[in-house]
Amino acid sequence: MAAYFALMEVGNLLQHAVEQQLRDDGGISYVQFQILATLADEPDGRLRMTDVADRLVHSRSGLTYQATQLQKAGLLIREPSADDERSTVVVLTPSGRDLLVRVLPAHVDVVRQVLFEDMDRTDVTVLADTVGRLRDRMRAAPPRSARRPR
Amino acid sequence: MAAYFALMEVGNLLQHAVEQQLRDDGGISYVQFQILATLADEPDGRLRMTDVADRLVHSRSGLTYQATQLQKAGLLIREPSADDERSTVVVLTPSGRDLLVRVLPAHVDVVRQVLFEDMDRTDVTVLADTVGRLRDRMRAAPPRSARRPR
DNA sequence: TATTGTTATACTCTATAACTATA
DNA sequence: TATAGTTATAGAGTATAACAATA
Repeated sequence: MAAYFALMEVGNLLQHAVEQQLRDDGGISYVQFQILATLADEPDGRLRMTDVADRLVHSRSGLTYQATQLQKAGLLIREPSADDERSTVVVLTPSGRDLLVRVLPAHVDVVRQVLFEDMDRTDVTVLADTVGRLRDRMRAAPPRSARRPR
Repeated sequence: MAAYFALMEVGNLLQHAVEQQLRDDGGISYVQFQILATLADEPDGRLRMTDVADRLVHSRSGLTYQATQLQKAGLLIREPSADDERSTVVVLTPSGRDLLVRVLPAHVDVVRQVLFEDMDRTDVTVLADTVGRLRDRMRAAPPRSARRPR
């Protein structure tokens, strides 16, 4: 339980710190940053709405809201899918990519300062390893958007 | 950065899981659980408002809101401080303590399932150690409520 | 019938600024 | 002058349920 409580507190403190940086430097929230970063991580910068929602543990309606905000800001566009006419594909725009590039250096700095300041290399390796395996396993759990209503 | 992203994702997934459990079993949010747990952690179950706000990285007005909710629910009371008449002290009620006791077993179960399922003892120890030191250092940073307005 | 996405809606929460009272 | 706490307010975000369109 000590590990759990510490993990939650560290996560929250870190989120507060990066949230402020992202707001100041890019005018976006952490969730919006996650959406952009998730898209940027794809080879072609495009994903289906539902796939984004699943990765970020969001309801689909919540993602629709955020996608609308990001589209208004010109950071992504939505277009119909070619293979499945029910689907909408979200595509990162050049501005969206620019914003990420512009915001990332300071973002990395904040993370370094807040999280890694006093950690040595082995600590970081161990943390990355442990927490990376955790994430992979947790991702395997049934996705959020697939949950049946009660 | 891999460690950072994984840490954030694990934290968010975990928070979603426990939040649902707390809502279902106790009718409280995670923040409210944190407030109650913070008080229960004190020998006499009492703390000043500002001290609670600092520990939980909250604005004071945000804590006022949550304290009002919890007081309405009968889980804590607020009373004037004896030594400093500016201060308000928050005190856990018996119902508040009962709720924690009632909610905690299932809470521990969720954490065990979601977080520790496939981790062996050394993994847990290492994680607790790393993340515990991190928290201690991050706590040493200047508190949230002390930030001067721009 | 199941899945994808949006909309309408209602609610929770958070922070900023202004204010009161005490140190 | 600084600190403790509250209030008023406004905004951001979230989810549930109902819906339309497609598989």
